[in-house]
Amino acid sequence: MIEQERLPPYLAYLNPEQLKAVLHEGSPLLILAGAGTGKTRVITTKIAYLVKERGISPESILAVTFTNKAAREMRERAALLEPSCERAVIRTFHSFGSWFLRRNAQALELDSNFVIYDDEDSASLVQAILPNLGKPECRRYASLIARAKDYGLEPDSPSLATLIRDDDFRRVYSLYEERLRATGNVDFGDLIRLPAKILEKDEVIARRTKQRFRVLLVDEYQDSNVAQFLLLQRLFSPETYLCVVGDDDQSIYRFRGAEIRNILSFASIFPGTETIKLERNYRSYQSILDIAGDVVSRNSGRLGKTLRATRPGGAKPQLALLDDQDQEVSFCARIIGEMRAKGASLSDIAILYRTNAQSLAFEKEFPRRGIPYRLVGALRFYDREEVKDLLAYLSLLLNPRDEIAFRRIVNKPARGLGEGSVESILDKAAREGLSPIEACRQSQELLRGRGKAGMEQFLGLLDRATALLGTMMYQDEPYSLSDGGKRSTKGENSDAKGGKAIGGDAGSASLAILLETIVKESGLVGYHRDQDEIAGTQKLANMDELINASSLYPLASEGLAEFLETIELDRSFQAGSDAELKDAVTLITMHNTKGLEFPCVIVSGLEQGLFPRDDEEGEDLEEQRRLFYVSLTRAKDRLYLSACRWRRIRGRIIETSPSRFLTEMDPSLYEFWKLGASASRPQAGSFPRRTFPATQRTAGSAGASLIPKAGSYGSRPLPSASSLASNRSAALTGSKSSAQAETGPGASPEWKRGQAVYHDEYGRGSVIKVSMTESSGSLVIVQFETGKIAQFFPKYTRKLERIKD
DNA sequence: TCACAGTGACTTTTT
DNA sequence: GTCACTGTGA
Repeated sequence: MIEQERLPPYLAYLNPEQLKAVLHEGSPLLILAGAGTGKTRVITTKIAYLVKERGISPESILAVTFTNKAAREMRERAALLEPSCERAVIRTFHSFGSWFLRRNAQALELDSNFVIYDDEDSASLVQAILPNLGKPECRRYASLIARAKDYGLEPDSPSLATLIRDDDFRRVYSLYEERLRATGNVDFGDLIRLPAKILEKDEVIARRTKQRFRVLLVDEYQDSNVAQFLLLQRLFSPETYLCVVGDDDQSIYRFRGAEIRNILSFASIFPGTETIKLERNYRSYQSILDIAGDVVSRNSGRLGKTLRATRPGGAKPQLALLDDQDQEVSFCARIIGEMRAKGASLSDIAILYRTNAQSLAFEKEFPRRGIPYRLVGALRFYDREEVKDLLAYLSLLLNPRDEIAFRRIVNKPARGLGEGSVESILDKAAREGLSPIEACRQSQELLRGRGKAGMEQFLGLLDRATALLGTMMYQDEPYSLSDGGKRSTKGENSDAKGGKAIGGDAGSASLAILLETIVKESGLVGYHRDQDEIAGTQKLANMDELINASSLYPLASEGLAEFLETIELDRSFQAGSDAELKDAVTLITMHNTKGLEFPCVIVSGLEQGLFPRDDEEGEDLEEQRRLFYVSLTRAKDRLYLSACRWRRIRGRIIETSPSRFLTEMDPSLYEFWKLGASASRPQAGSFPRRTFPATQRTAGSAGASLIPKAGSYGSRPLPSASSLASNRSAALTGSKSSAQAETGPGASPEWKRGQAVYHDEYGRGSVIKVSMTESSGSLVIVQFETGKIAQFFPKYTRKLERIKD
């Protein structure tokens, strides 16, 4: 053990628990790391420590995460501490699975040049098997299959029936597997399941692998699924040092097969496990952790942690109970305005919601109010039709057996190869054991007229593309992915053992040439240009974007393989430069915020029926509560919560009540959001204490007009949304109309130099400068009597009031 | 093969 | 309210 006072600097930064976790060795280790407790620092430091101080070779370390972003960060930070850590295998679970599978594919008689099918491809495969099924039904089966694979279940697993109660499922799953093997490709689930299978049945590979990886580190362990657990178990040997890091309170992916029991039972599955808790939170004020801790304490199945803030105090979170979504947007706009006025960057602010549909209200209104926003998630670049089309051409070049890619593009753009022709070609392929492409070459007699010409054109295109790629396109020679070094800026790990150099004399020619050729000669350009003109889409631009991305890879089949693998496994790429969006508010689903943090967080839509849904009970409810917990702990400085009494859901306006997560909360932990004192005179009156415990604290700001609607509201522990919101609506509506019509108190004509003002926080002052901005109305710079100078967009703040001298 | 209209469905989604 | 799927008709 290293003496405390002689710690190298990179260890000296750690707190005692973190240090203990880094120095720990021997038994399996479970690090329970709460939100914001420096989890990544511990893992990366541990990797560096093992290499630097313990003489572990970096190659023998395997660290797995769930997201590419996390993997990238871990890789970079470990390498910063110890450059040789670059040789450690730090990857996502799936990327590791793919890496392993390509190296050991022969153990399952699989080609190592497989392409990875995404969910949509899987659904298409089901569709190919069961042509009579509707598309939604195919998707359902595909997702059930994915779930079965998450649980490590095979078509013949006895327990399959307990997971999925559909009599046909076993048959569909079995057919799917057969058909998938025929394409030579794999799906996401296979990237976990198949490596586990190889390790189980091939002793030689298993021994070699266990000898290689002496250290296993797993991040976000609470979100691992059963299949991932099985893989881990098969990588584990008595000589392996196993360390998992996670937070049971942040397990939010149950619906995709994440098994919280993995972390809850870790210690009992791996005997001798030592558990270290990291509870010192460096991110949030104590006031935020208090409310988050209160929320999650209501869950039963927990290991139990209490976060302590290193930043004591902090403003109490504010809860805004509003009338409807329009008010919610106004509310957010006001918070944004206030933050802006305080000099915060818009990128410091995030608005969180449960479902993607909820972003719409913000998206519609923010541009009108001059608020730039950045929408996270939503429609992913690689899920777009035109991108998938182009990728399908590429997949087909790499693997001519790819039936799904073939179906997708053989007649796209239309070449006169209708459903009948395609099916007869695929029939022939199946009967004679040919790839679809080979079947095409041999089936020209089946076609005539337009179809015949179309087929010639199609095959001609593939031939030219193949020629461009150079050699050995259809040969079975195994290649090794990225062994020969990196060309990609995406930073895939290269195998430390090294491998043969990438062959071919591609010179500096890039893959972009191939993509351009395909796009032009296939007619995709014309096809999508038409669509662009009709629907105002960005399809051409998106294809350009993809071509652009491909230019980093060499024009060779290996380059193509690497390009596809990178894309298949890291789909986070967003088209369009984000430089212009640097200063923008983040709109994001609660799920997508995991691992992120923002100085200011607004959690919106906290209504019963929406979050949680009314049908969520038991384990589901606990998961939603964890999701709420995750959302709250994203906030560093300021936290706002909002709920609407009336919410438009699917075109219907529905009366709601506040989320049970709010009503069950300790009311002393938050404040009701109130307008600046300058905005409206608080009126007399208060809520009946019996029904509203928080009244005492907020009576001053609570309004007069308690509207006792529909009786049921009277007995709620929280006031109805309307009772509070009705006080606010005037002010909010006011701010809204001023924003839209430029006539309200915030409008520009009335702001002049020398105007005396009063500010809610800074007191009296005088305007020293007024300037106009295009999007946000006038910008007013004020010198206060305190000497402070601050700038405001009157449009966004009501804290600034004009007064007479 | 395509364009259109009518119907129904609708959480979350690291890979 | 929106979108995507489905079936119809040209």
